[in-house]
Amino acid sequence: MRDRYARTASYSVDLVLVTAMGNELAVLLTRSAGDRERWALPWRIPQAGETLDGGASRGAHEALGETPSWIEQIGAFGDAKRHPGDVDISVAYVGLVPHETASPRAGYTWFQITEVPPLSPRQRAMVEAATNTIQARLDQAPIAFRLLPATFTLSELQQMYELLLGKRLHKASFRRALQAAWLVEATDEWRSEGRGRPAQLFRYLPKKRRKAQRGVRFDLLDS
Amino acid sequence: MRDRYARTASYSVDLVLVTAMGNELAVLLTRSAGDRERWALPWRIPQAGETLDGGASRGAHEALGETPSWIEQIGAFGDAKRHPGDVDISVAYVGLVPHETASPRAGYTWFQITEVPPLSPRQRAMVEAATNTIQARLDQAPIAFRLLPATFTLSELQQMYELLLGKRLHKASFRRALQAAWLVEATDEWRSEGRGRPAQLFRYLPKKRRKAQRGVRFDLLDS
DNA sequence: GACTTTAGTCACAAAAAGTGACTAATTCGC
DNA sequence: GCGAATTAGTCACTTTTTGTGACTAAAGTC
Repeated sequence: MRDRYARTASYSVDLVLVTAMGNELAVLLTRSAGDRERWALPWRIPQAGETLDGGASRGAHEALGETPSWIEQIGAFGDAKRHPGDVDISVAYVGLVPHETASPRAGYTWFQITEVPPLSPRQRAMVEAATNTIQARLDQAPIAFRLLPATFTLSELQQMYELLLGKRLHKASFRRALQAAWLVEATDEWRSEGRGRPAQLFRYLPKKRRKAQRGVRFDLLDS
Repeated sequence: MRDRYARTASYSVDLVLVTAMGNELAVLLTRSAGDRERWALPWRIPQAGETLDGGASRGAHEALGETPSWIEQIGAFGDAKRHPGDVDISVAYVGLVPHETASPRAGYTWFQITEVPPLSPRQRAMVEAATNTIQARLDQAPIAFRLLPATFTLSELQQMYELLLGKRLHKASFRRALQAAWLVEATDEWRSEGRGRPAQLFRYLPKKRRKAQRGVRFDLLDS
């Protein structure tokens, strides 16, 4: 099994492509190459001379038909024994796309993150690491904005943060923090969503601002 | 060059072992295997059946004679072309040891982080990623505590945070935050350090506490 | 036109962080 | 022995940030 192919490389690049579908995150899966009954994360063996990041972008493009609006390496995984490609280690990337504009290629399907079918242990660890990375980077990278279309209402943005954080936020607090961060710019468009007052549309457009000058934080997670 | 050895694996595990020497961080280097004039991070080719984390711990033990008090994977590096071991990709780990008890094996030397000699581009990127990881995890992992001996004074702890953060902290604020975090326990020992009032010794001993219940944070770094 | 629904803002309360000044316990110089 | 210097440890007040309920605005529904 392990030597079925002449192996030019003993590692793969695996992709955790994430979108927000309705009220939950979703992950892109495809049928496993070895066992068509099983599902797997999209993955590929990088070509000679290809960088890791380049291979990841290319793989994402092959699966999605577009390059994710944000992509980042999660790390290398080698603990679990089985991988669909039978490689020694796998370098995982997480990528984000807005659901509205993403149209996966044939053979690729979005799965709600709570309903992901059984994967190899290694790929299961990647999906979990991806959600951890997303949560951890939520306030350092434009995660939420990359899961939304180019323009959005502040309520949509708040709902996205509530989805990612897994908790409700107070409207006034949310908007005050957003204003202080200079991350969005109002457009002159408004959207009427059925009943209620129409909402103004905003776009992501970070502006320079003085660095937050905080003291120490001891935010160790409860052990 | 590339095929000089029969390659059982095309990846290496590289180690950024960090300690606090005097008023600066230091990194452990050794003479490069290929070119004895150059310095390199400690690295090794994992043995068959070995996990990534296991290989990293083992490599650290070989270089230091002890296992780091904290170790974490930084990521996989493959962009830069040259690596001392001539492997395709390298998985980097950062490990911390208190300087007081660390005694590197023969052939390994601590270099102040500002005076690191020229490394391969890939390993240079690892050192930089390691310092970024350290800063980023400073308030989620017991970084500072792992660079100090088992017992320490609060002034020493504050100096360590000042070193890691690169800025001065106010004594009262620091201690208030520390108290709120329930991370240290007082011992009944005191240490007299030349002049001045003796300081009480503390040990790292995190206690359960209610989860910090913050709202949103938009801490995007200045772009 | 009254009622409901969603957007957007305000003002006050509560909590957290910044800061200077104080007391305590030691060594040093004389 | 005693005052000055030095480091530890704490307090109390100010300023900033965050939590929160209630308000006004603009649409649809009946």
